[in-house]
Amino acid sequence: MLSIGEMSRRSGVKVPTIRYYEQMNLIDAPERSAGNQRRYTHAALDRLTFIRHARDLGLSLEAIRELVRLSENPAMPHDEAHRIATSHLAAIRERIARLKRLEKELTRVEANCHADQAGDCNIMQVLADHGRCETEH
Amino acid sequence: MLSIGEMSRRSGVKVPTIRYYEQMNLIDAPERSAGNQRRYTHAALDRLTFIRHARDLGLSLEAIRELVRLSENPAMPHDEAHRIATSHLAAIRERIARLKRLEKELTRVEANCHADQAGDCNIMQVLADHGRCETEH
DNA sequence: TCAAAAGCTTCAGTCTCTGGAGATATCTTG
DNA sequence: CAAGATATCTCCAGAGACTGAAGCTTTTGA
Ligand SMILES: [Zn+2]
Ligand SMILES: [Zn+2]
Ligand SMILES: [Zn+2]
Ligand SMILES: [Zn+2]
Repeated sequence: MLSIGEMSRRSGVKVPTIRYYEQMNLIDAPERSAGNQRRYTHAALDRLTFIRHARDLGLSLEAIRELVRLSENPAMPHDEAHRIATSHLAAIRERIARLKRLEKELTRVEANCHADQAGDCNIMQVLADHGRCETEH
Repeated sequence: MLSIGEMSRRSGVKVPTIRYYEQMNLIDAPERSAGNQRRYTHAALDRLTFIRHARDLGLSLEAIRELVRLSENPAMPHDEAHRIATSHLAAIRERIARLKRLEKELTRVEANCHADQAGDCNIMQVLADHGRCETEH
């Protein structure tokens, strides 16, 4: 059996976060020692590692909750896993697109400033008036 | 003088958010009507519009707070505005880079699945084991 | 055996809002 | 001018995903 500190070291998830996941019902409440400390199985470590990796890939806890449920029923069709992955991918692509627009706009704005004072600074003027932007964002 | 609803309609910032900005000292507490309702000047509307646009460009309220301070002292050098813009740009570029790595990994993982059941689904297997990933992320 | 390390619970804070409850104010229409 | 509709007021809680501290108890290992 593993203590919560062991779990943390092996999974890379911080101790308070593990307790938080338990509270959010992402992981099962484990057994306790005689002195009320958490004692985990290796299966619980695998679960936590799975969650950690999914978080690293940017999935929400809500999405992970569904994936965890799926991973417990390996006989189920994997459609739902793909649905989750696809919609996450779409969200990522949207965020990339938005950030690229912002990057472009900000780069242009900054390059176009030849002022001495804040009052004439192109950045300040663009911020005050979206009409000076070249793109929507 | 403008009511808070007018301010909201004209700036696109929701009413509770305007009150929140006041609480966070991003905008000054306005005058009040006889019945204790907020009454704003057109200068306050300009300020709010500035904040809104900066938010749309992804700046944090902390960064905006500094920009607002700058915009009140138009005689100051604009170095600080550029420092803020540059560091924001760097953050945007980092986020783009990270999201692109995620996109690549997820696209590859999903395309490589030819399973029938969740137990064999490539997505689930990759999530369980980062060793199956091709990139760090 | 006894101190250090690790664990426990509970609460508060992060950031940027957003929404609701219940009371009051203002505006519109008859 | 009165009634009814709309807007606003304050205060509080919740979202997501944690993170940290306070103050106490348990476990570990020299
Ligand atoms: Zn400038
Ligand atoms: Zn703009
Ligand atoms: Zn699959
Ligand atoms: Zn990975």
